[in-house]
Amino acid sequence: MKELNKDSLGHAIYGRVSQDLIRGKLQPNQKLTIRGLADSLGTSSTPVRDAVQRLLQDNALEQRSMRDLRVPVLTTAAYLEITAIRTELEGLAAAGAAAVAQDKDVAMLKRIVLRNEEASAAGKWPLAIEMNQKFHFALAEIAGMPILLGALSRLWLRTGPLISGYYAKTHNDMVEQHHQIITACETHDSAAARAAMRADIEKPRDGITQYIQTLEQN
Amino acid sequence: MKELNKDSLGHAIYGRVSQDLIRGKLQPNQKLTIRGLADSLGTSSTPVRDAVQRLLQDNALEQRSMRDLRVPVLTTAAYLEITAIRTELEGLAAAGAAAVAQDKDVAMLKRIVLRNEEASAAGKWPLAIEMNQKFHFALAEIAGMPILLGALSRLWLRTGPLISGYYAKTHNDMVEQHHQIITACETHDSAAARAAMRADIEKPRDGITQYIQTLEQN
DNA sequence: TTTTGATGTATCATGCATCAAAATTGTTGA
DNA sequence: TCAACAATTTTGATGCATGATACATCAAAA
Repeated sequence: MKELNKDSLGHAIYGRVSQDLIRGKLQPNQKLTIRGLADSLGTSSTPVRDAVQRLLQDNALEQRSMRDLRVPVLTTAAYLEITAIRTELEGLAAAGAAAVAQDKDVAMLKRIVLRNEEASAAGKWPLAIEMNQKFHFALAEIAGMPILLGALSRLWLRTGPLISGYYAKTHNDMVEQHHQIITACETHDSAAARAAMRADIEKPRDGITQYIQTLEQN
Repeated sequence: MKELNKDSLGHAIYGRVSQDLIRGKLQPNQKLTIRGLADSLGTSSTPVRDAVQRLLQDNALEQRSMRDLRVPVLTTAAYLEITAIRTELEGLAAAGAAAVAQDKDVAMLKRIVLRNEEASAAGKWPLAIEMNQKFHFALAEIAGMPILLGALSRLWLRTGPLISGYYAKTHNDMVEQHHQIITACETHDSAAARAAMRADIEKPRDGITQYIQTLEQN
């Protein structure tokens, strides 16, 4: 494992585990132990406890029983609920971004989409997924809604392990609606941005629910 | 202080501090220390650390610098953003609840509103506020959206200290739109439920923003 | 099938080193 | 002499490590 340089050990460990969750290094249903993490990171259990408490708080980890800490498996119902919530939240963010977007904001969005397309073309799916997330988060930033951004982060963290597995299997397009959203930002058309965002979120829905079904088979 | 009986000490302390935040026992900008909490609760610092990590994670507390832990003050911008988010989220919950509400669900809602009105009539504002929150959360439960309920809890926790102060000063009606929402649940009219919820959230908005202004004066 | 024991892990208490801010002291200029 | 400011000490709280205790879990024995 690499070094942990950050504000505090606890925060560093939180960031590390979060990334592992999104990158797919930690699989759903995988069991973790505080001592195990502490040993593998070369620290004691205390800062790991801090990080785990935070991760438990946003349901990025779950403790099924007292000494059973693991990566939660997202049920179909949970995924659909998150999708419904994201539709509202990210629709609001997209509408807000379209209302206030400056030229530099649009330029940033275009840059992110470009890097997404490049990563997809090169088959670098983890990077493509990261750019996809960056695009969605950027809209909340442009809209000037940090609290919304925080809520979104937590939702994406919960779907992270699932999504990474899905796009690793089926290499789907992620940027189709992104161009529409950018156009809506340029023309300050909030309604169009909201509609495009809704479409973007709902597009992979059926595919992912089917993917969840296949996971539940084994 | 009372006893702490729960799953674990950390959870108990989290619940305790959350309640103090919502009940207004902890004022905005009030400084806290881990050791102080531990002493006043009769525990050591470790479980308090756990609770504080969780509270920091959902921004119910903030650490302005390394050794400066305090109750955050909600700016006008933050309050307005939370209101906008709640409009979307609770609108979704109300619509979902209206779609699937059974007789027993409607009965529960009516019971909550009744207790709210009784508390208001008796001048028991903390209880009235609690019933108001209970009503909003109940809709998410009826809609079968636990994840949305979790997101909502965090948002309410952030506005808690402010709201308790506001309603302690200006004793306003809280149930006006609640009756409309209940009617919408009875007739399974999702659109009406959503609209009534939106009105319910936006009604006190201007009063609260003014209240924030007065707080910033001193 | 029930009981018992071993093993591993979590929760919590405690102690120490560190570090930041407050308090105190010392210094300088008018 | 006094006020203002800089340097230094003191206070106090955190981050982290470590150790004690208790509790699940699982397997072996009764």
